[in-house]
Amino acid sequence: MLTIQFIRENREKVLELLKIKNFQTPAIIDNIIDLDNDRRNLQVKANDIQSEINNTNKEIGILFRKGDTEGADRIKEQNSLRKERVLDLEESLRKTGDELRALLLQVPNLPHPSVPPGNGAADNKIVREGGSIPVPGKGALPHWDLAKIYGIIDFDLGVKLTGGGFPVFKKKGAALQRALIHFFLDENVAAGYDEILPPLLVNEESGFGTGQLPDKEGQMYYIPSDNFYLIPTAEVPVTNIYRDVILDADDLPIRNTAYTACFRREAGSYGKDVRGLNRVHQFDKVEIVRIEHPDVSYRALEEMVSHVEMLVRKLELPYRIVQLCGGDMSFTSALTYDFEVYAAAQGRWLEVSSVSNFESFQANRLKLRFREKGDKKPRLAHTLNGSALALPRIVAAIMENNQTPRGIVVPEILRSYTGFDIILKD
RNA sequence: GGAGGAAUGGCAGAGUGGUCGAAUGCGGCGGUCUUGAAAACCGUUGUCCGCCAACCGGUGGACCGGGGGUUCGAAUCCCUCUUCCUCCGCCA
Repeated sequence: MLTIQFIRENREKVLELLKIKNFQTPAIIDNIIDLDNDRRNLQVKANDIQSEINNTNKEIGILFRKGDTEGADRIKEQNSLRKERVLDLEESLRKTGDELRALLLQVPNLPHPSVPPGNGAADNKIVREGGSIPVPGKGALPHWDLAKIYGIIDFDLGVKLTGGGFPVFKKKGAALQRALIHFFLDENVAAGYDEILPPLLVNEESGFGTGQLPDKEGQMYYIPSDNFYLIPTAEVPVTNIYRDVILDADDLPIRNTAYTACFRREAGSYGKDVRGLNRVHQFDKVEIVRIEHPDVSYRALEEMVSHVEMLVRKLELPYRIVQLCGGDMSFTSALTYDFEVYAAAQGRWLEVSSVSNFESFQANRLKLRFREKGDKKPRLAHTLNGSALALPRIVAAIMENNQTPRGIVVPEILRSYTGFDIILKD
């Protein structure tokens, strides 16, 4: 959420930048400014009258002690009239505030000046590529076929147990998952991230704090009996650790990493995008989250990108880094880099990480602030996060790219974790 | 799941209807003293939304777990939710 103060003081700039994000209803901005003016006027009036009430209430106490009940009653009468007016004003104030807030929630984050305009994936900018795209051997199979042949992932069994999109990993498939999680966590911790193992269910406030609620409500699994949501990413619980917190500037940066299962309803997805591991309802992911001083948050973003790049390289996967255009970026992000790896048998790029700077957009919702030494006022911190990494598509790419007539070769770096260097047919 | 108790400022802990945003202690910050530090002493010490001045600052309102109510007036009384503690039951 943008702060009302910023919108008020930067109307032109806000309107300009929102164009890049393809924001469809710019009139909202002027509505917001108007409502804010109304709100402030109402507050001044209500506060003035309340002030009169507070002062005269003190007099009542004094009069009572003196025994002047008549004088006290006179003031009481006046105050009940004042009270009525205050209640009226407060009612309008509340209404105006609610409207204002509702509109404010509809305004996406402003893009960083470097964000290219555009409508979709086609307008994204390829920043860097690495590794060489493998030429699939004759008879190379997509990972869903390999999964069956090697008996390491059972999609049908998942359907039996739960439903589509809940794969069951078996034997060396399960071991590979475990190895990847362990490997990513080790690498992240070595890079200075503190490991967190958070709850997988969160309450409404948390969903709101990171921006999943209210707009992306339908994308999360919901448990009505307790009013909990299953997390779509570790970002939600980990970032919410810092909700309603005022940090010292010395505490920054804060770097956390967390492995969690992630749950996404993925309503509306279909077709080749959802085959096999390409898109599932439950998956494993290791996330990195940072809280940064606003002056250095973009340097932190670059660090995160380099870190994720290192992970992909260590896994020897062909990759490319893409800067998202305004139209493809998420509601909350100011700048996003996607990582894609190439899956040889499918012949397509699969997104495996998304690294974003949210600047103060999330922090404003979260009330996540920090105080500079000697400063009185706390300031909003910047939040960033990224996947390091999401497992399913990494697994898909490893399987497809590393298939040989003998079996699926485990990337060198993972072998100390798996304890085997090739997955053979049973 | 059942029965009781509790929730106050960074922490501890007073405050049971009216000058209470809240005593006191600790911690933090500033100062005196000191070559420096400690001790001692003095001062200061939250958050949010406004208004005026817009450099310092001044000023109004709100906030004592959340929400609602009683009252001219609530940290204080009532209702409700949440959380924590104790006891019982169940259990990985």
